[in-house]
Amino acid sequence: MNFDDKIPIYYQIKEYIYRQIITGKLEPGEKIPAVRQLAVDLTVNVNTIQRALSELVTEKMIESKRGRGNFVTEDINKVKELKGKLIMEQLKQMYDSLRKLNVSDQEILDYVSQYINKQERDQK
Amino acid sequence: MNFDDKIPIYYQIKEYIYRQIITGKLEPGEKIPAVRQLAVDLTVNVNTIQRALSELVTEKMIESKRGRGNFVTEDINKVKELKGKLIMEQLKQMYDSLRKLNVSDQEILDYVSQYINKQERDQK
DNA sequence: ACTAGTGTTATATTCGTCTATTACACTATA
DNA sequence: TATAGTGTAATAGACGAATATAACACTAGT
Repeated sequence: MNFDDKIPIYYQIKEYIYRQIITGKLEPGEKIPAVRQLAVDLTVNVNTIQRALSELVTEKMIESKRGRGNFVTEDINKVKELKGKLIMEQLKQMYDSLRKLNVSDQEILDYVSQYINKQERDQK
Repeated sequence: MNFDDKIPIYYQIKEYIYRQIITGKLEPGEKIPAVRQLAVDLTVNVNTIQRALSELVTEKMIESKRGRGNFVTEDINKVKELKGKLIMEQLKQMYDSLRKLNVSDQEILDYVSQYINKQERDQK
C-alpha cells in the first residue's frame, strides 16, 4: 500500500477496508483477513491494524468475534449508505476546494468533463 | 481557521497562503502579513507559521526579506501554474477515489452535475 | 487436553508536529 | 542612534501516531 504521510496510517487503512466492502471484494458476513495477516500484507504493525478495525467495530461496519475473526456487517443498507456517504464527501471536498480557488460552478463542470474525457482517451 | 486534525497544520497554512495568492487576495509583490500577526490571526505558534512559509520560500512562491517581511512572487506565470496544478490535484483525487469505489466515468459526471445543480439551488 | 489460529491489551521507544519561550539578526524611521 | 517592526533560530516539553515485543483470552479442530 502507498500511504500518504500527511494522513494517519490507521485512517487510510480504515478507508481501504471501506473500499473492500463497498466494492464487494469483502462481502456481507465474510471474514476479514486476520489482523496479523493484514499487518504483513499492508506492512504495518498489528496495533495499527487494530486501531483501524476497532473504529470500524464502533461504527458497526464490522463485527469482531474473539478467537474467530472479524466479519463484515450483514446489513446491506449500511453498506449502501456508506458508499453514498463516501461519494458525497469526495464531491464536497472537490467542490469546496475549487470554489475557494474562485473557480465557478460552470468551470468546475467543464473541468470535470474534460478530465473524464482525457481519462477515457488515455485508457486505450 | 478550521483545521483538519488529520493533516499537519503547517501544511494547511501553506494551502491557505496558496489560496490567498491564487485568488488575488495577495497580489504579486505584495507583502504578506508579519509572521507574528499571522500567528495571532490563525491562532497557531510562530514556528508553525515559519514552517509553512519556509516551504513556500523553497518553492519560490514567496520571497523572504529579513527585517522587512515576506513578499509574494512577482512571477505571474508561477501563480497561474500553481492554480492549474491545484485544480488538477483536486480533480485527480476525486476521480481516483470514486473510481476505486467502482463508480463509472459516466456516473461520476452525473454525480458532479447533480451536486453542482444542488449547490446552485441551495444558494438562494 | 493440546495446539494452532484468532482477537485484545499493554509497555517502552521513536518520531513528527506543535507549543511556549527566548534570543538573535536585520531594516526602516523617528 | 535608539527603537519598533520584521524574519530566523534554538531549546525544552507535550502529544499523538506508529513501532517492536510480549502477554493474555478465546475458538475450533485434532
